[in-house]
Amino acid sequence: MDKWVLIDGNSIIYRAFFAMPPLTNSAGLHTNAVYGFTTMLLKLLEEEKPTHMLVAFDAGKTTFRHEGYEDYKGGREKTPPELSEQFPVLKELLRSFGISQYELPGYEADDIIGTLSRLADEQGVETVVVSGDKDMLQLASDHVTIALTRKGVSEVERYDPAEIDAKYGLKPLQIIDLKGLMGDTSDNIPGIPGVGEKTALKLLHEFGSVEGVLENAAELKGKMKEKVETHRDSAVMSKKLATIYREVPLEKRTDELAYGGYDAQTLADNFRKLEFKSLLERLALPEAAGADAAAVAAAATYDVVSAGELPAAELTALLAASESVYIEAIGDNPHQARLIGLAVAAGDRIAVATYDDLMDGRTAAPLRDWLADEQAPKRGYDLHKAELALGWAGIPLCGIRFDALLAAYLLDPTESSQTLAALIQRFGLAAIQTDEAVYGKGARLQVPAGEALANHLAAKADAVRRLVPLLSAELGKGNMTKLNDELELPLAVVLAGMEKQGIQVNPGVLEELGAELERGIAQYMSDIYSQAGMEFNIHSPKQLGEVLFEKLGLPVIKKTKTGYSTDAEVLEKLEPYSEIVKLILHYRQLTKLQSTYVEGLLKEIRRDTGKVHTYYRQTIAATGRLSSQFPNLQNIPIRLEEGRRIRKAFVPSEAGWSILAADYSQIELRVLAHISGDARMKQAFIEDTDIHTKTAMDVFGVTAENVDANMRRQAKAVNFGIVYGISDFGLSNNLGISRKDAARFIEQYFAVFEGVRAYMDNIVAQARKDGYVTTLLERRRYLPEIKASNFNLRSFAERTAMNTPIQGTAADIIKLAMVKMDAELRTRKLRSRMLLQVHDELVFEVPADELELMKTLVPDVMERAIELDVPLRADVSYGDNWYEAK
DNA sequence: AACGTCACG
DNA sequence: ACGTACGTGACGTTA
Repeated sequence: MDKWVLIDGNSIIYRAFFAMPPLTNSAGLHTNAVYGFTTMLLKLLEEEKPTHMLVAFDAGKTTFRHEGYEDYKGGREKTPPELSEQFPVLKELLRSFGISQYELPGYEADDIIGTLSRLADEQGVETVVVSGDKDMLQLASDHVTIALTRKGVSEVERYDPAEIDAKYGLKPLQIIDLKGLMGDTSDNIPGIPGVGEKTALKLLHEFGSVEGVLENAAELKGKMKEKVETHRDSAVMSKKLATIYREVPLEKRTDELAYGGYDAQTLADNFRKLEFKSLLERLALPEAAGADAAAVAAAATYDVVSAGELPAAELTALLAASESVYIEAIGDNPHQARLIGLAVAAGDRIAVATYDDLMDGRTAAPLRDWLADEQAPKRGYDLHKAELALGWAGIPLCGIRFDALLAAYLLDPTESSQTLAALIQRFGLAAIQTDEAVYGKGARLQVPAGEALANHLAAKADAVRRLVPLLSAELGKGNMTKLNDELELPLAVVLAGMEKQGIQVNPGVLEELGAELERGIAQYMSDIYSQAGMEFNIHSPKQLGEVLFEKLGLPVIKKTKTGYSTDAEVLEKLEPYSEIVKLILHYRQLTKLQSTYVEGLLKEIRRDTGKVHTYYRQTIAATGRLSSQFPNLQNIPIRLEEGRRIRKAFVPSEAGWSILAADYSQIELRVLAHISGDARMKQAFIEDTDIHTKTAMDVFGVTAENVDANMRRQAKAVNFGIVYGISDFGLSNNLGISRKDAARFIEQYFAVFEGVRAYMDNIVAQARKDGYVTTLLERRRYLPEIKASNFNLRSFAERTAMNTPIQGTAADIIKLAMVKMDAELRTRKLRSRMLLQVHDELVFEVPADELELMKTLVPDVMERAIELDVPLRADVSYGDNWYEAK
């Protein structure tokens, strides 16, 4: 049985372009649309297993459609150059896939596909037409199904005549009439102005076709009648334009469409050129042209020596002359990572030490002495993780002077892959093998012995050595040397100290809470089942959706890409309809606490010490914030009392000590006042007034006494919106008001806070000009999408341009405070310990005799971390546990 | 592995 | 007309 797949090339490449984030290979060639197209192709090949395949393209600028209507597809934005350059790339890639392609001057891709699908119908060949264009639905028949892209490109929705009927109540050919009536702005097809999809469908259900509507125009009433009569010609012409021409004189025989599979070598070459690594892997194609270990080693210009085989004096000399070090620890959680060994590069020699070399024998002492020597500089990669992995093996690491991972993060904090192999590629250096290639992954993780391991570690140390000067130079160009040397690098050491210290968690408190939750959960579960009249998995959004929206018939508020949405926002709207909704909300609340915070946290407690040791990641957040993992201690509940009780489990690790917490008050808005220079906002903070109340006063034009709770709440939401990069849509959603009202609010706000408005305008303009935004300490974030022609991408980038300097500067400030606080604790020889950071809050454990001092020292250091045009304020509290420190 | 959901600032 | 508030991580389900 033959199976044809016909692809509307232009439509799909456009979709792919706008759906995918920007992507370039190291030569600067844009590849995102080709990438998206390719993922879709692979999925089609896999799912459809076509015997024949064709990608049709539009040829040239004008088609027969322009003869009757010059403005056809007029007013379209020009194809962005980032996309145009991908057409030839795609065509070449299709050739290496062995997929036929076709274009014919004067015709569009739809006409070619229309003609082929007619042939398919005549011959009874099962066919799938793939496009992003709804017009294609007119081609659906018993043999031809239409696959329309949904979000993105690889997701498609299939339509046969029955589904079109179900969705629109139309026969496939009536899609043309639909277009004739409603038009299509993207193709500049006018239709009947004022008639949208709803009206058009209503008319068609009644009269069947454009002609039917026109004939019966007399039956229509009022405005509608007028509209139809004045635009008769437009409707007829629009219908004609929307009609796919199915008699194209094809110069291609259908047997030329036969698909016989791709040639792995050619395809692999092409993928490599485009740097589609994940696709190489997906098709199990060789990653580098002949990139076996031998080829990689051949590029090496160094000698690998085993530390154990080196005479003691030589080893010491090599360490003293070290230019770079690579310390290997396998595992995501550095507190549990398996220490593998290290490699030190000096001149053209690289010494490799295994785990055993580090742990005992002749080499252990000199290696450990060197690692612990503050005066012996270490330039490495991810030394924060290394410090922890070594630390748990009882080996201190000191003298950290440069970290390639940190530097790479500062240079581009949004880059998803900061692995050494990726970095090397970005800087055009000779490739090294990926960790996955050497160690495998998942269940097949296997660390090779002997030479293979030594070579890999050596290659990494060599990679670091070559990267250090390049990264340093780039940091210099970006004015980030100081940020790197004086903030991020010292902070990495401070963080490692906090993480090693850990925080005591009382399992008894959690277990008791867990037992209580268990009872509540069981009760809610049985109540939910009886309300539903059946048992089902409440955790499954799919099953829950079926129960709520099909069995119980509640109204559908929102859909996700896979089905009904059942999130809290939706459920709150459904509360009036059924009692089950509230039960589900409570059930969700309790199970969240139970699984994530009671059970999850209990699992992370070290049996021997009773502590949890989070891992702060310094190179993840695009704004410069930290993130926290294993466990995440930056999202412990606080907003609701039930969850807040979790904090009672976080206690001091020594008897008689206290937990002390200090948090910045309104740090982001203070930062905004500073960087925008808005006089009114600065004044508010200088006078230390309640900023939300002050905002309400100014926006609503009332005195302090006349600001009611609701006004303050709205002002607060506006302030949040300002920090996030405001939009009327976002604010209206948040406040549950109309978009118009939200827009009015924003306008009123900007009328008062003129400096803030100027800042928002300027920062977006600056991002457009420079391609990036910066924080007060010169942290940088690139925003390539600020120039996107796609509205969504561009708007997102604009909001990010507004938000990142604010959130990022706040992150800079608390990081500064942490480094300074750590220094204070040391120089004053205090026993108090800094344990946690939660974005605007620092948590300490403090012995009784230091409590009085710390109560003033911590906020002092935080408030003086940096001098702004407005004062910073930090509030302190303390107690027997984190809950009490409020 | 991706998705939906929900915890935090 | 388009459809999102900014930044994260963990869990359970489903494919």
